[in-house]
Parts: sequence; C-alpha cells; structure tokens
Amino acid sequence: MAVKCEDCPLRKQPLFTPFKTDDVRFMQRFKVGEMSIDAGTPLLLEGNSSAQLFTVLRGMGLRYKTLENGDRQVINLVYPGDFLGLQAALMQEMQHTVEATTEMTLCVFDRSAFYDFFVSNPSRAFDVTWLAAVEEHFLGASLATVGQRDALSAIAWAVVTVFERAQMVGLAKGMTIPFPYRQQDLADALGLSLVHTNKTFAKLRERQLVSWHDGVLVVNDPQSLRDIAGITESEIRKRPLM
Amino acid sequence: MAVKCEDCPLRKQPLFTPFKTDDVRFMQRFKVGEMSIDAGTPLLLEGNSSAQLFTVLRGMGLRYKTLENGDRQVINLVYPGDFLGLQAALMQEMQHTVEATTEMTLCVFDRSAFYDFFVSNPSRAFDVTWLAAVEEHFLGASLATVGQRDALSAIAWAVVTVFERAQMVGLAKGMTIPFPYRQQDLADALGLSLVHTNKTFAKLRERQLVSWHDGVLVVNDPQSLRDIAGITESEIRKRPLM
DNA sequence: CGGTCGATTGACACCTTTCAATACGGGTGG
DNA sequence: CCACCCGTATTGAAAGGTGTCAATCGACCG
Repeated sequence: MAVKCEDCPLRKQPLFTPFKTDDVRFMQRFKVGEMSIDAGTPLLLEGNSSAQLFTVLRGMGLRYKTLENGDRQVINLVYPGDFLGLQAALMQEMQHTVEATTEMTLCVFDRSAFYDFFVSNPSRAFDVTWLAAVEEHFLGASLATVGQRDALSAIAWAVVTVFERAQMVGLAKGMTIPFPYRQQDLADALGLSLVHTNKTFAKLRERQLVSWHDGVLVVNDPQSLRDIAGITESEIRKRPLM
Repeated sequence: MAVKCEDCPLRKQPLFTPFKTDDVRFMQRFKVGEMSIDAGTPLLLEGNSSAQLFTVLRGMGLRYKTLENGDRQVINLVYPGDFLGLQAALMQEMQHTVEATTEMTLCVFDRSAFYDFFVSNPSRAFDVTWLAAVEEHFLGASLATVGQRDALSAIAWAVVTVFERAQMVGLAKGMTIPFPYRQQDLADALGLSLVHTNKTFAKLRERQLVSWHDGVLVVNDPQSLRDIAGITESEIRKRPLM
C-alpha cells in the first residue's frame, strides 16, 4: 500500500523545509504511484528521457556519468528525499545514470503534469528551482574537493559530508550510518584509484577516526575529520521535499 | 543608455532558446537598470547575499570558491547571457564568488520581485528552473573532467568546450575566440598546478592544435582536440536567456 | 630604470596509478 | 559437504603523472 504524502515519514526530517498543508495535498494529487526496484538496478539511464519523476522514499543509490573510455564519475550519492528526473523533464534527456544501490522505493510523479505544476502552484515551482540550486551548490562543493583536496582530505570530506547528510534524513544511529557502497564507488566519486582509496581510507581507520564494514560506516571523530578536510562549514543545505 | 530587452543583441545568438514576445516585455518590466564594472572586480561575494540578480550583457568573468587553506576552485567561466545571483536569491547567500575578468556590463533585476516572477509568469519561472538544470549538467561534466581525465585531455576538453560556448554566443571569429584569462585560472578550473598546466598546454600548442596569446585563443584543430579529450558530444546545451 | 605580473623551463620530490598477488565471504554445482 | 568461482577488500612494489621549488624572460608601468 502506497504511503500517503500526509503520512510521509520524510517530511519531519530536519533536512527538509516545512511543508504547508496545501502543498501536501497538492503533491498527493500529483503523485501517481509508488515503485520498488531491486538493488543494482538502473532507474534512469544517461541519454534516455523519462516519463516519470521520482522522489526517493527509501533506499540509497548513485548518480554517475560514463566517459567514452569507460571511466566512471560518480556525481553524487542518492538519499531518501532526493528528487530524480528533473533533468530529463527539462532538457530532453538524462545527462547521467541513476542506479539503485540498495533496494529502493520511489514516489512516482507524472512528468506530463510537470509544466502544469508551474502554472497551478507557484510556491512549489519555486521549490523545484530551489532544489536545483541546492544541487548546483553541492556539485560546486564536490568539484572543489576533487579539484583541490588531496586524497586524505578528500576522503575525510566525503565521510563528514555523507555523515551529516545521513543525520539530516534520520538515517544515523549515534555515530553509525548505513553506507551500502563499494570502495570503487567512493573512488569514482573522488577521482581516485581504487587502490589508493583503500590505502588512504586505511590511514583514517588506523587513526581511529572512522571505520567501515558490511555497509555500515562509523564516524568516531567527526571533528578531526573536519580538520583534515579543512571544512569550515557544512555543505548540507536545507531543501524542499517533493 | 540602457539596452532595451527588445533590442538585446544576445537574443539572436544560437545558444538561447527563442523568446516569446510577451517574455520580452515581461523582462523589460523586471529590469531595473544596467551596471558596468571594471575588470578584476568582484560582483558577488561568497557568503554574502545580494539584492540584485544579473544577466551578463557584455564581458567575461569567473565563478570560484575559496577553500580554507587558500586554494581556489574555479567553478566555471562566465559568459554573456549568464544569469547571476540565483543561488543568493534562493538560498540565503552565495556559495561562490563571481568576479569580472574583463570590463563587464550587466542587466540588473530586482531580487525582491523574484518570487512574484513565479506567480505572474509561469513560463519564465519554468525557464529559471531550466537554467538551473543546465548549470547542474555542466557542473557534472566538469566534475567528470576534473575527476577522470588526465591533464592533457582535461585541457583539450576545456579548450573545445570553451570554444563551442563562445561560438554559441557569437564571440567567435572563425577559429578565434576571446579568452581573457590567466593560465592560473585554467589551472584552478581543472585542479592542476600552474606549472603543469603550462607544460601540458605547450604540448597541444606544439602539435599545432591550439594557440593562446594576449587573451585570444585560436583553435586550429577541434577534432583532434575532441579525440584527445574523448568527447563524444558537446557539453553545451541550449538555454533560456533571462 | 627598478618593480610587478604572467608565462616559461629545468630539476626533483612525491602523491597517485598501475600491475600483481593474496585473502575472505557468499553462491553454486558436483 | 566440499571444491570452485566471483566480487570485494587488502597489500606490496614499481612506474609515472603531477606538484613544488627556483630561476629566467618579456611586457607593462610609475
């Protein structure tokens, strides 16, 4: 049975800006269904268009681009509350692939209603733009990491950022968060080789700052990690939930 | 004397999606003035908010973030037609600095009218979102370059992309485009050191693929550069003009 | 003419990649 | 039940791309 927007467990998470009662009803009308996909399944394919828009209700995933030579750049990690398919709705096609890393449940919205959206609810239209701006901000931060930080501080940055993000959507239990990715995924996100990612992460582990086993990440010393990364303020920005 | 939107020279450039007559009038009403700034001047400052939004009418610039340790990541280059200040209008403050590299002329819009914008003109609101999505796409492409390409193909990618972008806004004269940046700017955009950028660019020059002197870039062999960069399709996307 | 800024080069250190091999757990077929 | 295979994590060693340090050069400027 599909979750009603009214009962959406995400709305109360601190990452998201408050919902107006009207907006809840509006989104409920816009929501055409719910969908589950298995771990490892692609949801949106680079170069394809999509008839739907999605909001992640449960589960985690990856966005990535594939280069001509086969190299892969992970654009970012996909968490509950993320709104997927906006690019395909605006430009003709997706510029990257979105793939489920764990089993995933998604709210489905009809793309053909997307423009009406702007006409009938300016407030929500504004929120969509806000979302795009938040995404842009985060990509800028990632670019700065990949471009300027060395491997140790890049990994420290990633750990801290992922941890804060998970906290904001209620996935953290104390200092522990789910992190169902492979080291190769982290390497491809930071522009590092798998081997070097492994060895560099091991340094942080040896210093007792963080550990990572069986899809679970434990952050023992966030402040030291921030120091290593040279982080002054959080990259996480509040955002609307669609 | 300020340029009337009706007479805007940018509108006819191939980069931009067609304007509806109504939109021209609407933007004219929204435009509160014009502004010129000198080369080397910051326009929007990281961490600050802004009471205005701008569209670049003439001139070129840079967006960049500064890290705690002083390193600088150039987010992208600013060309005529770019819409600036959206982040500050949506989130509380700018996440990066925008600086004029050449003398620059800007159309000025009042930020306080920005929300009304969404209420009174859904079509233009949609366009703002489109713009944000285009920006996001480009940042993803940049991230892939910085993360996955080696120095030679990264620089080749930058040259080709910059060249195509300049062509699309009518700045190219044959194979020549204005490129008023320093090698340090290019280095900071690609996450490379100045010295290595210089030596690597020299390789492309020795192969007669490109030259760059006195703020002018000459692209002799775009196809070879694309091959080196491993570019399959252009990163440039048509976009609305604000 | 001294001073500054950007481009260019050479030498060298070192961070990161690549190549290879081992280890470990889960799944599968005999 | 066990041998075998596969994906992932881990390590060691060597090669190589990139960064850092330093010095030179040319153009511009007060």
